[in-house]
Amino acid sequence: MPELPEVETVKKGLADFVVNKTIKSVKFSGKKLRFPYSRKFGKKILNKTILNIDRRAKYLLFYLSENYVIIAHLGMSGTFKIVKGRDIKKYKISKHDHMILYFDDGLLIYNDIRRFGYILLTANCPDKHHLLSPLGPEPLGNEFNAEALAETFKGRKRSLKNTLLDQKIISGLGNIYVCEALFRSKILPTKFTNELVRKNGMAKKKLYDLVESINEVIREAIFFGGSSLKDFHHADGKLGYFQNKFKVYGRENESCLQPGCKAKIKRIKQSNRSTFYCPKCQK
DNA sequence: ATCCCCACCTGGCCGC
DNA sequence: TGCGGCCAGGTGGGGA
Repeated sequence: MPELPEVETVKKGLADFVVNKTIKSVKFSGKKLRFPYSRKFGKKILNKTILNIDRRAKYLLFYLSENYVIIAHLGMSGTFKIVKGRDIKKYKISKHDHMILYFDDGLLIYNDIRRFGYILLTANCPDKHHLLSPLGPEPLGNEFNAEALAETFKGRKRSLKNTLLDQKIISGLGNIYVCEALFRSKILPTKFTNELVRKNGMAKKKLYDLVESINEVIREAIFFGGSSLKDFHHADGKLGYFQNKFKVYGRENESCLQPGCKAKIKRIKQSNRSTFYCPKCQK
């Protein structure tokens, strides 16, 4: 589910409350997430203090005292929730609450209906963890730019849609924001990567447009608190707003929102996942 | 090396 | 109301 803007939103929602809190107790549902918890997970984090929360791509990183780091991925349906004040006593654990951290004055709960997410414990530099080390650049970072992408794209014949979903090439994008970015840059999702690169290996203008659109859509989505579909909400239960800004995602057979365009948004399958685009605006 | 496909899950919705 | 089928924001791992 959650793509970079949603994970960023979760991070911001958690930071104020959980940073500097000490974990006094831990409870697990006992159900297996995508990866089972390491043995002694609960014991190891007991009495550790959360020093900071960060995000890398779609991962949340909880930096604890004594160099422990919790790596959390929300998969498709994972959410974090905070319970505090008088709500603590009346909180009823739901069957999809898989991990609960108890602080003196609150709870941090990981809930995940589909259990595609996972929570791991590592030490020191999480960037070196085998799940994080292959990740490509952040879309809002300096290393993500048209010339660097051209280097990766040249000579490779793979659809742009699938390539942009590949976390090794650029990290943090998912199905929604790839569709939206391609619409904004007026590029067909079925176009091949090498079509955006000149013979001399330099980026074509369209590739600059694409980079710009990715940047823009991610910034805007973060600004609006991400997109709330189905089960996604902020740590405080509030909803994001960006779903109201979708131009193509989830709009099959609806009219293109580009002024003057009368085309209907199409849905196709690429690698068995839905792609939405305007057949007239995107070339 | 590169790319595609499956599997992992629950639940909501639609048509019969 | 029930059942089958399809859909969903992701991705590691195995096979082509």
